[in-house]
Amino acid sequence: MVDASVSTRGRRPDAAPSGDGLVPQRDAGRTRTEILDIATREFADRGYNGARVDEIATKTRTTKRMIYYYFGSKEQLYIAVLERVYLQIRTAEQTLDVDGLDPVDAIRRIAELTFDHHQSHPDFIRLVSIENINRAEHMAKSPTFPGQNASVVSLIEQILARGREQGRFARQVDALDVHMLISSYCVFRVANRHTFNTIFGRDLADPALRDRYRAMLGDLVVAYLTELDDDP
Amino acid sequence: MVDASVSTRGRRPDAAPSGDGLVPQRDAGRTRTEILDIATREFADRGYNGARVDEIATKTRTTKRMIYYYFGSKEQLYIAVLERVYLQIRTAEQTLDVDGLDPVDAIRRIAELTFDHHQSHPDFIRLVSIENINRAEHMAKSPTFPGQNASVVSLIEQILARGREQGRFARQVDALDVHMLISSYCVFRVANRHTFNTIFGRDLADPALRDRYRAMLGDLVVAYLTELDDDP
DNA sequence: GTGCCAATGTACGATCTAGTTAGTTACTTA
DNA sequence: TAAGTAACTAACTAGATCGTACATTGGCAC
Repeated sequence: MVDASVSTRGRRPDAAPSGDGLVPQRDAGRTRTEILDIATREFADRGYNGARVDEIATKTRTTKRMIYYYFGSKEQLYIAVLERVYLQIRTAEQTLDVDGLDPVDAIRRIAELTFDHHQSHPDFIRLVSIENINRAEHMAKSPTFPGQNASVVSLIEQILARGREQGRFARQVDALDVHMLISSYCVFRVANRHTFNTIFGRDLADPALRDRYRAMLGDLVVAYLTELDDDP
Repeated sequence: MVDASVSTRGRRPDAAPSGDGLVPQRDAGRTRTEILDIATREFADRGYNGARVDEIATKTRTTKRMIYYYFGSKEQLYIAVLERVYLQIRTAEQTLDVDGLDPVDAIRRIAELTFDHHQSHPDFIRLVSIENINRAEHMAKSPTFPGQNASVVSLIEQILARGREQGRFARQVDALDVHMLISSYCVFRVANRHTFNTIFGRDLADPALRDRYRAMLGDLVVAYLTELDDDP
């Protein structure tokens, strides 16, 4: 099996192609990326078992042979797809800057980032669902995943601490639970859109309802964090 | 080499003792139910595409031919499985009796019923995820589903109305949104258990954490419904 | 320009899988 | 008790699907 990230031997460094200015006919990086793009769509669309290697190959400008040349197997291709979509949300989360914000606004900001990301990346949500159906067994074969997303959680942790100090957050809660709460709301809207719509006749992911559900999430999280326990 | 004159076709391999009058050798209802039971497990376990008709047949006391005899196709078997698991939760929801309860307790009760049902029926949750991966296209072929679950929603609606009358619920919310909120929380814990555990090292569906997450859900819903909007 | 090899293409095969064909028998009922 | 039929079984098929053996070529190093 070939790892394209170290297979650039003999390739021109990224500079202009050999004088004639044409796009080179052979380009490992480009071919590999194109396979990944198509595979992401196909796996997200049809699931791991439903996706067809032949179909992915056909939709690429290259052939099935190249999939096995670069990725080795259907499963390893799928794992590469998973790694890439998770990298995307991790990257998005790292753009967050809530240092100057009030704790209430900061937690709203985080919730809204998750909301917006999931709404605009249904493929990611589908791949996560697919991976859960497979009990995360493919994910387990990659060293990339364990503990990788800790950054958002520690950000939430900081905000909760600030909120408590300032007397804004009355309730004692765990940061990972807050993340779970936000995720569950944002994931459900996209992941369970189809059965929900069939049964209740409401399309949760309808863009027309977006602002309403976005506001509801913020209200929900803030209400939970600020309200005092009402035990008599 | 097979001698056609002594063909074994159609003969039961382990010719069971007949005529003992206790358990009939042939029983359409029992066979059908057994196929459905095994199929539910297999589809929930491996997904629609991942499940194998041959495997389902092998795990049954009967043969693959019977699956086609009773259900016609893999897809129709799957639809029958779906119909049955949805019937179960509908039935559970109908046992709810919250007439005598305070609105706050009543809404907690509904949330906890959903929580408990989903925790104890992971196959149902998996089948729902699988169906969403398939964009609810199989569900759409059954007349059973559209609008069927309206009963919980109208129950929530009644409770919300009572709560507003009594001044307990400050916020103006839609009953279906409350149902969505409860479902998203309860579904996520079970459906996304594996990826969440892989990435964050916490098993949301761990029985040891059950009471904590059950209480959190109630607190969450109540906080959201009772808290006033905090716009200045 | 020539040698080399990464990158690519073609064609095929072993296996799996949904569904079918053909045949058998337990049970009911008249 | 005879006959009809619902319930049942074994063996097969057509087509799909992952993966591979083998052939080929573009472009860089020298």
